[in-house]
Amino acid sequence: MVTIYDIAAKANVSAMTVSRVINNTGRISEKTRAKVKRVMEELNYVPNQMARSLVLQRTNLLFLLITDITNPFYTTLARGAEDAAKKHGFRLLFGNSDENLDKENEYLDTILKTRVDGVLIAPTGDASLPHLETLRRHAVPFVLLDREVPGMESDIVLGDGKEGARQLVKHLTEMGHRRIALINGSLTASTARQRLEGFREAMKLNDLAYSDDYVLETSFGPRSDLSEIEAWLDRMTPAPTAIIAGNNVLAVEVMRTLHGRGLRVPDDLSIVCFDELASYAEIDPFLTVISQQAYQFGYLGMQMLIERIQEGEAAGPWKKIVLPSELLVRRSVKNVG
Amino acid sequence: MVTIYDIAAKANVSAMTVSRVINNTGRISEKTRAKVKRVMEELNYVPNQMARSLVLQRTNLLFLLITDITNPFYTTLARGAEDAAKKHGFRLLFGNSDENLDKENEYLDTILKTRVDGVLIAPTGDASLPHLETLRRHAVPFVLLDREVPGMESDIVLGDGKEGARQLVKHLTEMGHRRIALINGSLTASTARQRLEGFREAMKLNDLAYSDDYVLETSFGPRSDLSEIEAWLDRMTPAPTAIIAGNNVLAVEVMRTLHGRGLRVPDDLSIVCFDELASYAEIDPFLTVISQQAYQFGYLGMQMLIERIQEGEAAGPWKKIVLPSELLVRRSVKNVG
DNA sequence: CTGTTAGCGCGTTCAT
DNA sequence: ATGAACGCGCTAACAG
Repeated sequence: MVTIYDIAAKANVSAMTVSRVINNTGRISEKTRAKVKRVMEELNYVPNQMARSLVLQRTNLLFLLITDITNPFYTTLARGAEDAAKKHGFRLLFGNSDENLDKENEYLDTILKTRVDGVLIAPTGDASLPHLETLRRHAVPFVLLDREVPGMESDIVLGDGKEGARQLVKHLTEMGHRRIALINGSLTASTARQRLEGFREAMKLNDLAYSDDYVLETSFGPRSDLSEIEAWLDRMTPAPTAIIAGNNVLAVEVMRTLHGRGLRVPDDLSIVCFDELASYAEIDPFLTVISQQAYQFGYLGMQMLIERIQEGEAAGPWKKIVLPSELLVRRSVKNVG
Repeated sequence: MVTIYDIAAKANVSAMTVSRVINNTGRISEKTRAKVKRVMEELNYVPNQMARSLVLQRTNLLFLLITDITNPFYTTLARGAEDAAKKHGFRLLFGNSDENLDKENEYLDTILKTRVDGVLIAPTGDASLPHLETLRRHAVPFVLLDREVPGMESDIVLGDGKEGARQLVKHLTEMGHRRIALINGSLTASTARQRLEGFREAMKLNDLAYSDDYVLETSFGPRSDLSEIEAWLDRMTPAPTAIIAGNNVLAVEVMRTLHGRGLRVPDDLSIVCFDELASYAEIDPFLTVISQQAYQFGYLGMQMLIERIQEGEAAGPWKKIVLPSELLVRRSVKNVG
């Protein structure tokens, strides 16, 4: 491996001078600078980031941990995070916890060992608290994405799930629906709680009957087995005329189940959800959704993280960004008025 | 930061003993081992990966560079790569070149500086050759994904685009189509060349007229501006009855354009393509496609890479995996027979 | 403007 | 079974 000493020897200067040329620090005569640069090119020199990190005590590495890489919400978010990181000259390490606390824990280990400069994390849920405490204890700056974790203060980017749920219920009632069901992620995730709360409030506000039977708490992630959803659909009597899905994945799961039963959307049942589906939806958007600014979740979160890193940890109070969402009315709701 | 010296001091042993406990090397008495471990926990010790990498001359880091993170083909591939890397205890760094040679180059810089142990790369095209040569020159093991690069021998995972194109043309002719058009990625990508070649051959085989007007060469990536596609559609007279899209993104772009013109698929025009769309397609698969095993591209590629790394560079001849694809007939082709 | 010294945290080598 | 010395490649601090 070519080192600064090889360069130094060949250019008849000290290693320190080479280092200065590389980093543009100190004062170097144009002549030696040119000579050093020429030798570097000749030898195909590439600085060793590991060695730099060791002495500088920073890696220039950031970590993005999301919970579902197959979910377009998160890949779009990742894209935003990548762009922001790149803009500031940081490199991005990447992990996917699969809504699984153990996997999250494994990635935490990597994060700590790698001495990344900061972490952008969508926690699996409230149980992520110890993980976040570990980060805090090791003085690793982090920004939470999408989900709050009770007991942990930090910079955070959130959506307004409560308001979103209200809007969905309102829209459904305006379309004449009165028996509305909710399929939700685990209530250990703050987003699920928010959406449930907004749902309940709006149901009450509209004088609609609320029954626990009409709410299913499951996982936000994809599943191989639809039986839980099947059982839920069977359990609801009388059947709902509309279902609100806590996220895009759940909407797809429900539609798969309905499709298996030969039921059509929206003719037999209306469906709405949080978050957009993939780009396919652009062709001819079908699902009525609460659309969140996924790219901004990543971009702004990354920006906050980098600010926090650069200004030092004690850069002021925690910041909280709440991104508004938008109801996009499409064709998955039948007017039953 | 807690170091092995802190542990050593508190446990009344030398740093070397601590190192041995951490790495399970050498012989250590059970008693001291237990003591050291206890102190490590007390102090929340986490090994410094940078320091280890520096002395061990390996980082335990792998890099995956894809060309389009918004394309489900690549995210699924990424998922496969992640799983395989994790299984072997490697961490994964991640980048997205956006089908852009300059971005690819920037990531190459990161790759070199970071001293990753290996690279899994979907090159943007033939122009990536210098990048690959750089990797080779610096003795960084890599595996190519999806696209060949003339002039560079290496381990590689490919699909059979020629056969795929043949199957698509065959299917279309069986459905009565005779004016078939092709929208393709840049011919600087081997996949685009293969698909074009298969297309031409199959057209000839079926005695169908082949005209350059009916083939558009553009980018495999998403675009903001549909005018190129608009112009192409206008140019084709008589209009084709079916379009083959070189990948899923292009299929979506064409469908967006048609939708803008008030044309319906397949009533007014049939469409088929390479690669699945996102999970949304599962609900009610619409597009007839050549489905590739995206997950396997990543999983097997990563496996090859890790083998190459572990067995040393001179572990034998380059390996080439060609993954079969499958024609999935759905509802985007009209029978005009 | 340039060089020397020291040390970042760890593992290899050779002692003991 | 354990420790001391050294070096991985680089840069901060101080000399000159």
